[in-house]
Order: sequence, then C-alpha cells, then structure tokens
Amino acid sequence: MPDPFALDDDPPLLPARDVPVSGPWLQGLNPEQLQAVTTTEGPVLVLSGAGTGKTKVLTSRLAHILANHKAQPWACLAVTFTNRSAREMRERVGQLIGPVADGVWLGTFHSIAVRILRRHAEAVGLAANFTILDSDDQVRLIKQILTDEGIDWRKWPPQAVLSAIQRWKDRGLGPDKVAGEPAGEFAAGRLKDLYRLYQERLKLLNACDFGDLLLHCLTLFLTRAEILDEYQSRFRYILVDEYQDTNVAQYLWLRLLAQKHRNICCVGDDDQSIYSWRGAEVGNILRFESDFPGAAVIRLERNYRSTPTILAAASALIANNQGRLGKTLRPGLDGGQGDPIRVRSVWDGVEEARLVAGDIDSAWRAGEKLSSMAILVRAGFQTREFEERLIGMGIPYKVIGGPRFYERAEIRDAMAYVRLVVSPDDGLAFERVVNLPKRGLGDAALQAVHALSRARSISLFEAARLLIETDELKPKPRQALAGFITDIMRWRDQLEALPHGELAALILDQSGYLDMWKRDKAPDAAGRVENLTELVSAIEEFESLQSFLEHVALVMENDEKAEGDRVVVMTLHGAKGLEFDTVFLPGWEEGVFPHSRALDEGGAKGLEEERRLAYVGLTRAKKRVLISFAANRRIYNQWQNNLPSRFVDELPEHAVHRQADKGLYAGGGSYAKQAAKPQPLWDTVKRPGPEGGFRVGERVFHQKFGAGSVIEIDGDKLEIAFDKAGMKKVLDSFVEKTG
DNA sequence: CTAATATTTATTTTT
DNA sequence: TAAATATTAG
Repeated sequence: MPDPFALDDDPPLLPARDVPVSGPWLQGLNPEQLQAVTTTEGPVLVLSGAGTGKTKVLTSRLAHILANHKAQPWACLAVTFTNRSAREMRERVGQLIGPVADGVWLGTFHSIAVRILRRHAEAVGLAANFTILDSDDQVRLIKQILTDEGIDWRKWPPQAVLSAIQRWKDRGLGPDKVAGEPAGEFAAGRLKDLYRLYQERLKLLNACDFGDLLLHCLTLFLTRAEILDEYQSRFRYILVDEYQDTNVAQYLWLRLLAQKHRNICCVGDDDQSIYSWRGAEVGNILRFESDFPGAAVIRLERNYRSTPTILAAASALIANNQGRLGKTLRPGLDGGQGDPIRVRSVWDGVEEARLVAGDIDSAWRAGEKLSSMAILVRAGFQTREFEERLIGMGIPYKVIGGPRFYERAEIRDAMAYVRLVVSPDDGLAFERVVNLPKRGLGDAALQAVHALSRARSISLFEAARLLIETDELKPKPRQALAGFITDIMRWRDQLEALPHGELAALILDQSGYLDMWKRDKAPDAAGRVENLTELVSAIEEFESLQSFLEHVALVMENDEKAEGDRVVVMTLHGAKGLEFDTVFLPGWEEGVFPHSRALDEGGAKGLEEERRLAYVGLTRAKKRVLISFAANRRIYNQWQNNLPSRFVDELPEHAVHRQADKGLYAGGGSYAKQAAKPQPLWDTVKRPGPEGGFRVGERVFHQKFGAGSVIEIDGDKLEIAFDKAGMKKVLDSFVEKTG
C-alpha cells in the first residue's frame, strides 16, 4: 500500500535502550507521564485519574513512537470510544509531529472494525458493501421476527429482546455460543432462537448492527488464522483510550491483536467506569496484569484540574468503593485549598432551580463566563426545572444530550430514501418510506408485497415491482405503488448523471417528503424542514452517497458545542471528559442519586457505579462545586419525600460547607449544625446589558414562547404577553423585534 | 386508510 | 405530567 507519509520502506527497529530522540512531545511531562510515554515496549497499563493528563500521555506516546521511527504510522493502532476523542487525538499528534500522524490507524473501535471487516466481509458471509443498521431498523427487524414467530411483541418488547442480544454480542457471544447461557423465561424461553433468527435475517439483508462489527471481526480472526496473523504482524504498537469502558468483545479483539508484539498500552481509570449497564467490564482493567504478565503499571495521580478541596472530597467519596485498583489524586496545581464544597438543602425542585439559577446569575453579573459553569444532573428529566428557571431569568443555556441530528425521524426518513436509491434491495429502508408521505398504501398492500417477497425470496422492492404488473392489488394502491417504484428507478438512473447533493434534494422534492413537512402546521415542522436542508448540504460535503451513508452509520455525532456563551445543562454521563470552573450537582437525594433503579437492578455493584458517577461529577470542577438536594420532589405527578443522598455523608466534613433552608431538617439533623451563613459566592457587579430599545406595545418574538407584545419594561427585563404562553418576564436579549 | 381517543409508562446511551 | 404508542371509530 503506497503511503505518501511513509518514513522508510522498512524501518529498522531501534534497540530498546537507544537514547530516544527528544522533541516537543516530551516537553512539560511530569515524571510519571514521561515514563508512560517512553515505556514503549511491552504491555503498559496507565491508571490515569481524573484530570491527570491522560490525553496528553496518549498523544505524546504516539508522537514519540513515530518520531523515533519505532514503527511506520500504519503499524500503529490507536482506538478510542468516541469520534470526538479520535479527532482530538489526531489533531494533537499532528500538532506535535506533523502529517506523519495521518497514516496511523486511529479511530473508534467501530470504525477500525469496519475498516477491517470491509476487506474480509466474505469470510463472515457478508458482501463488502454491507450496510450498518441504525437502532430503528433493528427494532423493526426484531418486531418482524417476533410476529413471524407468533410471539406477542407487546408482552415482550422488541427493545428488550434487542438489548438482550446486544449484551450477548458485547460479551463476544455469537448465536452458536450462547448454549451455556440461561434460557430465561423471556419470550417463553425462545430468546436464543430469536437471536439466531435475527442474525440470519441480517445476513440475508447483507447488514450488520453495531455489535456485529466487533463480533464479526472476532469470528474473522478466530476462523482465519492467516488474516489474524496479518493484522497481528501489522500492529506493532497499540494504544487504547478509556480502557475501563471496554466490553468483553472489545477486550478479546484487543487481546488477539496484541498477542504478537505485545506492545499494548491501555489508559483508563477504574473509578470512572460508568457504563457497565451497556456491557463495559471494569474487570478488563482490573485483570490487565494477569492477562499481560510483566505489564508495567503506571499511575498518574497528579491532578492539574481541581482544587485540593475538591480532590479531597472526590477521593474520600470514592474510597467507599471496594475492589479498586487504588489511586489517590494529588493536587498538582499551585494555589490555595480553594472554596469548600457547598451542600445545600432546599424545600423542592423548583426552589433548587431558583437557587442554582440565582447563583449562575450573580456569577454572570460578576463577570464569570456562562460557559465556565455547568449543571450536571443524574437523569434527563431533571433538566426541565432548570430550563424553565433559566429561561425565566433570561440566562442563555444549552441542554446537551437531546435527540441527535442523525436520529431525528425526518433525517432517518430522508436517509431511507437515499439508501433505497443507492441500494433498492434495502428492505428496511423500503418499509420505512413506501407510505411516507401517505400514498394510500396500507396493511393490505404491504402484506401482499411481503408475502411475495417471502415466497420468492426476493427483496421487497423486487416484489413490489412484480406485484404492480398483476391485478393482485386494488387499482388505487397499485397505482400508488407503481408511482413509488418508478420514482425510485428514475432517481437511480440519475445516480451517475447528477451531483449527489442535487440528487438528494431532487429526491426529497419529488417524493413529496419535503412538502409533507412544509404543509405540516405542527410547531416543530419548520425546524424539520431546516434539518432536511442541512442534511442536503451535509451530503454535498461527501464524495458520494455511499460514503455519506457510511459516515452517518459510524458517526452519530453528539458533539453539540454550545455556541456563544451559555451554561450547559447535561447528564453526568454526558459530562465525562469535560471540565468547568463551576459545577452544580443538584438532586443529591436517595432514589434520585443514587438512582433507585440502579440500586434495585445492580445491588451493591449498582451503588458503586452510582458512586463513580458522583466521583466523575465532582472531578469535572476546577474551582467550585455546589451540591444541592430537595426534601420534596415531584416525580410523575406524585410528590415524594426524599432523604439526602448517602453520598452527601461520604464527603469529608472539612471540605464541605453545609447550608440548610430555614426550618428544614430543624430537628437537629446534620444540616442544622451549620446555620445558613449568607455568604455571597461571587461579588455582584452590574453586567453591561445590551441596549434593547424596546417600546411598550411592540411586537416581539421569543425562541421558546413564540410571538407576543411588550407590556412593561423594567431595565433590561421585559414583561411580555405571549400569544400562546401567556404573561412572562424575560430578558430583552432573548427576544427579537418582529416585522 | 386516517384521525381521534385510550392506554401505558416512564435511568444513564461513547458507536 | 406528558410523551409515546395502541386501539378504535369513522
């Protein structure tokens, strides 16, 4: 394979003890980091606590290997979990040593697996152009199988079947390997059959789900020794990010690949393992030394992010977990102890939101950036109360973690059209859009298509094409279906002729799909039309429709960057890997956090994972942490009386400052001990507000509330009568004048 | 086939 | 509460 960035034809390996070429990539590393970077030979486990510079180590290490000509770029494999970290790593290595880095096999587990699998697809019974299913397709497929098998899918939700199958795949178990697994009562004990049928259907469709990417790779390696050998020989150096999050399949995959050269470096933190419910095995990191005898274990404990107080609190909290590899975060920054962690109790969720938003507001007025603050919640539903309050106060914010672009219905529909044009035999795409927009094709017509497709073992598209030649269907649906088929074929003919961006736009237009949304009067329809326009321009960025589809399958971007200066509101899971000056941790109540369900389902292990989540939350903060809990919370319409989270009591007394609402916990509980000492967190300085220039009676528009008229003006605050939302007080910078 | 009504069920979600 | 889904009446 010719490579423009080749260093040598066949680089001689340097003797292990040779003096390494030094360079910018070794600058500014502390002794432990330096050791982690320069111990290139043999297995290395880097236990990297929060904020100890793990990305720095990974990138410097890769740069070090390449700059010392220890291996060609393409003999290095670096795997991450997210596209975001892959991108960041690529950029940073590039900055250190230039474009040589481009040749490295650097990417997510899944993208690397696809790359390998495309080359050897036939060895696992697929064609090289196999498609990768999204979760909608998977559910649809399972639903079909359940129907075929006469299993009531209302009683056994397809989602649940799917997640059971996924857990098996996470553990590297194919349908033939689950024999030893408990059958369970699920779907009358037929779960294993369903798994087998599901896999058969996938093969028939020439498709894969996400789990398959890894699983098929494993099968490939285990059944074709020569292929395994090729990759084992190729990858002299392997680097793994977030090792604590690997599942069994990924672990086996890595272990196979690393077997020959044994130069594998895994970086992770057992204390930040928060994805076990998705198949991640902390065991992988705990077992590393026995799996790779002679492994060097390097601990990075010097934290360059948080104040000593925050570190003390986080360390004390996590010390309550059993079976840790054990690390102690040590402050690595100069400066004082920092502010104590504030723990505050409030009456209810509304008051909690008021308190937090008030703090944010005064910090903002004091000149603090909104983007330096974050509200981290346990579960999505908690964001609402904060949102309402922030809107009310006119504080710009961004909730991160909503539906992702490529998961929106309109985007998936549009992509189904594109898929169908690129590969008409894509049955799932066919089903998704045959009757969208409504063409008058109902159950009856679709049943007929399905029946024929099954009887002749042909695709749905093919079956439909035959069917419209017959009188099987009533005239109306027959016409409709014929129109659909000819549309698809016509677009297909234009695949070569038209630039693919134009073709995509044409498809959306002629299919009537775009029109469907344009005509829709629902409030979110306009946004959907916009999304579709955005999709078309995204398509234009790619070489071809095929490469676009591949990109989408693999890169379900969730990198919504908060544009402008905004407070971010997100889940604790979403915050992993990020940092903020000030972190608000609301909802520290038994049942909410730790979440009762985690406790019910996970028992003691579940509790430990919740505690790790708390640890992740605390260690996101550079300067300040503000924890709060409400005595009363309304959950699904009923009021609950909550006790403070046990995690609150696990924080060391010296690091916290407790503050209780007057009258709350007055009986002498620990929250009455320290009376509320009003103590402003930030100095209040008037923030220079933008000159509004609004007039009473003027018509304005607000993102959330819609159109309205100004009723009263109070400095930069406006009292507005919204046509739909009623009377609200908002900040002038949040509304714009209309016509 | 569609639209209106009833019922259900509420963690976390890197790809 | 409210969103998502299932049922049923038109």
